[in-house]
Amino acid sequence: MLVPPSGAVRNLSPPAHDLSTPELLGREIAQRLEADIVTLRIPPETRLIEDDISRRFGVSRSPIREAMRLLEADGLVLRLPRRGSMVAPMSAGDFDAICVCRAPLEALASAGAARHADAEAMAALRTALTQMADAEQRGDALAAFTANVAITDTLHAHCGNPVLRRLLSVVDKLALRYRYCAYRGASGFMETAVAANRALIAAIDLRNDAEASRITEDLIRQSRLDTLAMLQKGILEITPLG
Amino acid sequence: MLVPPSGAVRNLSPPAHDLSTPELLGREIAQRLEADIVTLRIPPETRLIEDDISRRFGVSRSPIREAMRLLEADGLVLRLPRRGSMVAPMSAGDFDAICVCRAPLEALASAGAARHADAEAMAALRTALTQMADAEQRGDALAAFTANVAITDTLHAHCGNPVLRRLLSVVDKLALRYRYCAYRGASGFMETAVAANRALIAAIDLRNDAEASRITEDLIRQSRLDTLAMLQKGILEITPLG
DNA sequence: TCTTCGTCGATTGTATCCAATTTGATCCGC
DNA sequence: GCGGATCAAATTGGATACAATCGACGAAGA
Repeated sequence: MLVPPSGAVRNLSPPAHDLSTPELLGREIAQRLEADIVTLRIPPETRLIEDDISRRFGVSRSPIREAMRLLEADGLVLRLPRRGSMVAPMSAGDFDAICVCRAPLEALASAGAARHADAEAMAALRTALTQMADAEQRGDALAAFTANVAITDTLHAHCGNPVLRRLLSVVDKLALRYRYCAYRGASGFMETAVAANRALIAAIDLRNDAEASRITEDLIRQSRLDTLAMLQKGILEITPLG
Repeated sequence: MLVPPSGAVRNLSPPAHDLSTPELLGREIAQRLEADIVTLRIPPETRLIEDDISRRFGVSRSPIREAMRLLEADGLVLRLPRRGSMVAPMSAGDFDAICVCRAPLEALASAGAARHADAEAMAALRTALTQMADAEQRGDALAAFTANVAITDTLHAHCGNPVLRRLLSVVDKLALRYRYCAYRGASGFMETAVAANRALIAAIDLRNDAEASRITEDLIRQSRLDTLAMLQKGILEITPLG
């Protein structure tokens, strides 16, 4: 139980801690851990021992526990009552379940953004789209992924529905690891993603909410199929599950 | 500081604490507070001061903080960085946003339940439906509400999608206060709700997932309109917002 | 009288200490 | 040799103490 596949947690961040503006230690640490989890620097099923992490960040266990609870709320770590925490496993089934939920929610968000996006938001969308296309051209998967995340974040921020934003923040964090895999895994994937995002942003620009909704659902459905295929072909090195 | 509009927090649990099986204090306390928030015994916008609550439950602040974080994750309380927590406000706009998100998710859950529900689940659904109908007959709003919650909880538990369950647990907790209001507010509401739930359960029994999905969406759309009307007519005594 | 600054009380954030529980291993008996 | 009970180490949960921060109140100056 809770097999630490590799002392992975140790590989992140220099032993020191430069929490420059620790607005709140717990949030800060949660964000850092989240980034490491999403990019698989901390692989799924890694045990997270509070005392360990607290030493690594040079703080006490209190903010660590806060961070763990935040990550648990996001679904990125699992916490068993007195047995500790571990990074949530990944599986094809989990990804499928995420996509099923993401499809209608992201569609709602795109439709909302088509109705509510202002000039500033549109500018941000176009900028991110350009960055994504450029990254795709030069085959920079990480940059394309980052730009794509920026697009979806902007959409969520302007969907005009706070509850939807909250739900999307949950399901989207769950999806992030898989999206990261997809971008790293296959280059053909990026091409279609760029095209779909371009069409989506065009629809939003025209205030065509129905079209934006439709494109988004298609996009998620397609990326689901692609990513599942990749997962099954074993292209993505996800640690095998028990 | 701590404006108890009506010593509301004090009305729960005898001053002592009989946490009989405190599997985990934080969860236990979160559940109690959640129940009080949902039933408006702790009204919206009530400030929740950790030290206060800790004294009330006879425990230290540590588990209280855990509880607050859980409630924050559920969206029932708002936590500002160094300024404390308060019960999330209620508003017609918030309710509307909740319904928009609930509709597709509950529809997915009903469809999933139509595919996955076993005999035991069906029995639970029928039992709850009977209780709901009985409660409606004798005008017992609280019992009808409770039975309805049991129905939706059973549906969620058997939707076959863990991610969907997680999302529904979030949005449903947000919706719970408004649903409670709706049942207390108008009796005509209960009648249609019973009929719709009966049709829904029949569809699930027939494994007709499309029909179950459709009924659920209609049900939420209708209850949204009804509840909004009630809210606007001021029937429901929601504390006015700032 | 209005504005601004400083101080104080209230409350949360962080650190540390102790208790409870789980896990794994060792030892004994069969 | 194997299974079950017992004990020790590791780790989390809870309590308490201390520090940091925010908001309000009040005084001083323009």
